Amino acid sequence: MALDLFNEQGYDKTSLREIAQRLGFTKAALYYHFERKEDILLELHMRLHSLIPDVLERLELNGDGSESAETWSILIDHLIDQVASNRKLFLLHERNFPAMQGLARSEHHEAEHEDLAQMMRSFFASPRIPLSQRVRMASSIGAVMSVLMGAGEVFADVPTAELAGLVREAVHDLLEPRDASTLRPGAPVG
Amino acid sequence: MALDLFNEQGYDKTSLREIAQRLGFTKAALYYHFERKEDILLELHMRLHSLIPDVLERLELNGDGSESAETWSILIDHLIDQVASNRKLFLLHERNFPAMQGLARSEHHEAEHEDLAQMMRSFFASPRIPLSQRVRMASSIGAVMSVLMGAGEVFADVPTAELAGLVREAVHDLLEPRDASTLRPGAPVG
DNA sequence: GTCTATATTTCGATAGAC
DNA sequence: GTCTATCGAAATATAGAC
Repeated sequence: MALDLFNEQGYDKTSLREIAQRLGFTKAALYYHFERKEDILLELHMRLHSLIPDVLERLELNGDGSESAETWSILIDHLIDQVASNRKLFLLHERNFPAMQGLARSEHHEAEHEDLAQMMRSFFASPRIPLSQRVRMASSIGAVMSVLMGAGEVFADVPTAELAGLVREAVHDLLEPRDASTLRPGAPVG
Repeated sequence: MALDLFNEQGYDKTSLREIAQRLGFTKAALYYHFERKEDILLELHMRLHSLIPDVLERLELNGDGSESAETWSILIDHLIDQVASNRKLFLLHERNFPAMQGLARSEHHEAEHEDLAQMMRSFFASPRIPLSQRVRMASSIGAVMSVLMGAGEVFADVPTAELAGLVREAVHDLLEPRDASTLRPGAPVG
């Protein structure tokens, strides 16, 4: 599988010959299925892209940001499940950032490549939600990725489900500040 | 600067010709300063490596893990400062994982390349500290990286110092669980 | 669909003059 | 220390038979 090779050696250092060999046939046969090497990466990218629902758009709907905190909580839980069960696909993106970025810039795949990261960026940029809370949201993503991605190496002996549960708890504490009163006046405290 | 090019396009897609051009001379001149292309990457790697003190070894010292929580807190604060003031160097590692990994495997640089990630791995693997707490420690690293790395794009308009402060607060809440009694019996709660 | 060539290009690295 | 010129290797991609 190309996915494994890309994760082990990186996209650039993986030749079509290697991919073909692992698949059981020769390099030339690959060109029957994919027009360019880039297209193999694109196929993998779209596979991940299709996993992420349009929950993000819900975050954009409310102008005051009142509901965003709870919506985000749902979103991050979805993310944890997805990362846990599609670790390799997420790993591909994290370990091959330059290659994925090159995909977006490619003259081919212009329209097809609607980027998730782009939506994230504009969301985090808008001042609808207090900055401190946006930082915590961004932190939660990093926390989930860091733990669940490194799972194969760092927490190799821990079952994925248990790990996912622990990150969920941790992220929950991260998302709800100690003195919640400063952020959501009237909310129950500790 | 090679560092910028590596961060923009990735190590593999950056040719020596490009690097030389940005530096003002030709490709061949580079070979007077570096024997191999790999050595340019190594130089950058060592630059980051020298920033990280041997605080990690302190974490290994106590067998019960009692002090680890506080030591970790210090460690993560150091990390926040370092990432904030050396963003590009950390970015290089995050965005060029396969290339950095190849560095470690290279026949040259065998002894010179003592890896930081290796130490982290063995630390997180040992059951001296409760798993839930180790997950929170790993989460804190991911959180710091996620926010401070993406700073250039996501939180572009926020001063780095302010951003660092906000992550520090967030990570602090992450590191001290809501019901601390389960982890550190006798510790003051709330 | 998969094969055996082969074309084409790019890149890392070297040789040797200045 | 930097140059021009070139080598050799490896990779993407194509042509055409089966």
